Amino acid sequence: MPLSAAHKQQTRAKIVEGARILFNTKGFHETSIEDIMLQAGLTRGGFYNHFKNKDELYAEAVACFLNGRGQSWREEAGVGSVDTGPDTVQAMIKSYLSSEHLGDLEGQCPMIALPSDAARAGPPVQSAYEGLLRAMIGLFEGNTPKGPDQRETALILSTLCVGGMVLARSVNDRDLAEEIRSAAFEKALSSIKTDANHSVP
Amino acid sequence: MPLSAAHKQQTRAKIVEGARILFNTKGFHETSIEDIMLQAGLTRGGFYNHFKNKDELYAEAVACFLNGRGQSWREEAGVGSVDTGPDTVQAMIKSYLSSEHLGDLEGQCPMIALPSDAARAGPPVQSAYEGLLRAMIGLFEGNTPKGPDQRETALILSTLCVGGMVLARSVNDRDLAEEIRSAAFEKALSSIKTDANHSVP
DNA sequence: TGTACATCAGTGAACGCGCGTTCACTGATGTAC
DNA sequence: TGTACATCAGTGAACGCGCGTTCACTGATGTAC
Repeated sequence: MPLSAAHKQQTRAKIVEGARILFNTKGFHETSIEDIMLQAGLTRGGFYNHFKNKDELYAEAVACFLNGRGQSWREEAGVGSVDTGPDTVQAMIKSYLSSEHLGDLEGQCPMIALPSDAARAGPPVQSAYEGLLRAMIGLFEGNTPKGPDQRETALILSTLCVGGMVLARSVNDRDLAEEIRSAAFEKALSSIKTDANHSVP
Repeated sequence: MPLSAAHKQQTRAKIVEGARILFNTKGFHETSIEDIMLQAGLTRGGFYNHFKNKDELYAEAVACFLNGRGQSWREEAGVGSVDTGPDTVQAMIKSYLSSEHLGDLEGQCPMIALPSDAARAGPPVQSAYEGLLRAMIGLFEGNTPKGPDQRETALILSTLCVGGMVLARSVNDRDLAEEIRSAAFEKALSSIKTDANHSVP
């Protein structure tokens, strides 16, 4: 055998991670395969030893985020453990709708960075993207006090988190962006409180 | 003189209107200048008699929406008249977060169609986009009952409207999309009621 | 232990295509006389 | 009213560039004997 399989997997992971950052900062169309490979310390041609095409890589990059930060969200949220609840939801909101996240182009959630690309992308990208959103909704839903509004609240929190950040990102004016983020943040927090009261009347 | 100035303006308007629809349905990068000119019944080369480049056209297309449907929003909202108020806000929400708007790729608001393109576009596009958002926020703010939360409510309503639609659009699953739209819709409606109660205690 | 060999990740030149943009030209329009 | 002319919206061929993708090749690696 030539090089170890672990080595190949490691290279692949390096490409995916670099690509995720480039897609996040520069956008999908503005990032070329050469950019991605140079970022990983390789040359253009080797790309196709690892991926079928650019779309497949993008899908993988989204999945990479889900298994990276997404995973740490799940751990923070204590999925699987018993003491989950509104506190973890509050922590997620505080993290997602933070000023830091708004300024963190590299590390941000791909749902914020590339919503319109995802909306028009091919099936693999679509399903990766949808998986990420479902994970978020599931996390919110699983940690919201039981009640009839549980699902709706999870959907609203997701909308405020992702939608608020997308909107804030789309304007040039820093003050307006911050105003939007802050408003979404406050509303999200008050939504879990309101709905908690609702479910324990 | 050759052809009338009015004729040129008419052609220009036809290009902009067609481009707006193409950008909305296919996306910015996926729409070529040839596509746009053919749509207007012209040929590629003539484009530069009307626009400096593709970016300028995109900015114009956003502005075109603002002066088209955006204008009719303002009229519906009765800007300038005295009897404005929560009813018109409610009407705007009902229209923006409707199933029809979710399905209307051609006629939809550009903020839904191309948020990530706008976030990375040049200054003319940015400012056109920002103008549209400010118009929406202004309309909500101007028709919300006076109170300390007036501005915040307008920002939240904008986030729910645009963010909810962006999120719904980004998933393939129709049911989930509809669920998101519907949740945002209900939340937006309840937000104006809640805040109205707040301001008239 | 040492040597010949097979594998395949990575290289970098080349291909082909599409697209934004340019440009010399055309021909319909409206004006000047 | 009629004719010569100037203008310029629109044409379509051509250019140039970047990018996704292909491909023949290389050379480091690990195995076989």
